[in-house]
Amino acid sequence: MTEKQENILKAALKLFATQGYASTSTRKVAKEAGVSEGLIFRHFKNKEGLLNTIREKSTEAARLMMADVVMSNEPKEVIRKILELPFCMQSSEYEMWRLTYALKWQTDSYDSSFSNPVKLVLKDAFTILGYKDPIAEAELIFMIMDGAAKALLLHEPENKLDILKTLKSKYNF
Amino acid sequence: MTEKQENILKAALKLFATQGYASTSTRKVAKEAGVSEGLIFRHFKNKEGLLNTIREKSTEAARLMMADVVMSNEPKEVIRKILELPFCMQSSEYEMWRLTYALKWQTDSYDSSFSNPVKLVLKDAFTILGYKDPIAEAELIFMIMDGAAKALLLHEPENKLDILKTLKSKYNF
DNA sequence: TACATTTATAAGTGATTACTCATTACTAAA
DNA sequence: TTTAGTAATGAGTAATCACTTATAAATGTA
Repeated sequence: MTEKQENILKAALKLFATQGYASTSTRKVAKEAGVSEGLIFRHFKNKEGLLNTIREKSTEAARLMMADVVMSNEPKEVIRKILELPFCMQSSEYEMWRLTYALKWQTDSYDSSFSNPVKLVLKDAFTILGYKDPIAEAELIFMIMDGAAKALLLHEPENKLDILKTLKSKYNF
Repeated sequence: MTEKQENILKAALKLFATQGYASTSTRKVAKEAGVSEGLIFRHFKNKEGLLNTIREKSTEAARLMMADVVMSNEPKEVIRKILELPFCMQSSEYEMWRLTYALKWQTDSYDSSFSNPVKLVLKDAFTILGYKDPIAEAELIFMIMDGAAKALLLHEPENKLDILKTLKSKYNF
């Protein structure tokens, strides 16, 4: 991965995340990256290839986060970690997450490849803790995670720690 | 509002919601609506005008839903109605909501014009009910609403009523 | 140095874009 | 029926799109 390649990826992530994939031209990406437009196609084949390279990186980052949650032994710890996840997003990762979430509304392919394993672990955790409907509880947690991520990425409330505390109280933390 | 105008709006809503605004050409809209491309510009000035007309309709629909919630007297009823809101979306309205939510990730202008009044009412409700941090509670409810809407619009879980029941139990319903 | 391979550019390509405009079809009042 | 005004069309337009290609610069190897 040369320096120019990384410049292209960085520029593309920035522009895709802020202006949207479809309305970002490869010309804009090249200009932002400070390279010729042709270089994008040499290194990433086409515009979609550029997006896919970014997506693979994002998917790997998400997988790592989820893996840490799944590895917990205590059921309560699983739930706590999941709840904290969106509130722990680093601002340096905001562009990546913003693009990831925005793309979910564009491509209709719902990818459950690494949300399903986490849902299973959550279901087990809620079962052990004696919750009435563990499957619904697991689904609900994911809804809340997505809602929290959206709020934090799009308008960053100033009282995010209070909100996290309030959320945790619903699960008796 | 002539029949052809409504055809254009209907076609545009469908395509914008499923393929995204930027990647839907006015040519496609005209074809889907069964009219000439020029007619779009005669009636709606430009592509953005077409989008704005759709958005005004959506905003009005959202305002009506929110108004009903705000008019409730009982604090518990306010909270119950808000929680039920995303789960009561009619499938005939899915395209409209899908477009509304998708656009939030494209334009960075966060519109709080009709979420703020509802947050105020929610804050009052939680205050009356003796919750510790009513402001955070109000913010949290909005996060959950957004998360639920996203889940229902993008992959429609089959146990949505169970999820609603589980969610309500967090607020002692 | 000489050669081979890779990296990068700049100037293209045809296709598609949002949008315009001259012309025609339609509708309703006089 | 004539006239006027609006609805609708279809063939444009310049600009921009993703992408190609011929050529040059850089790099490593002998």
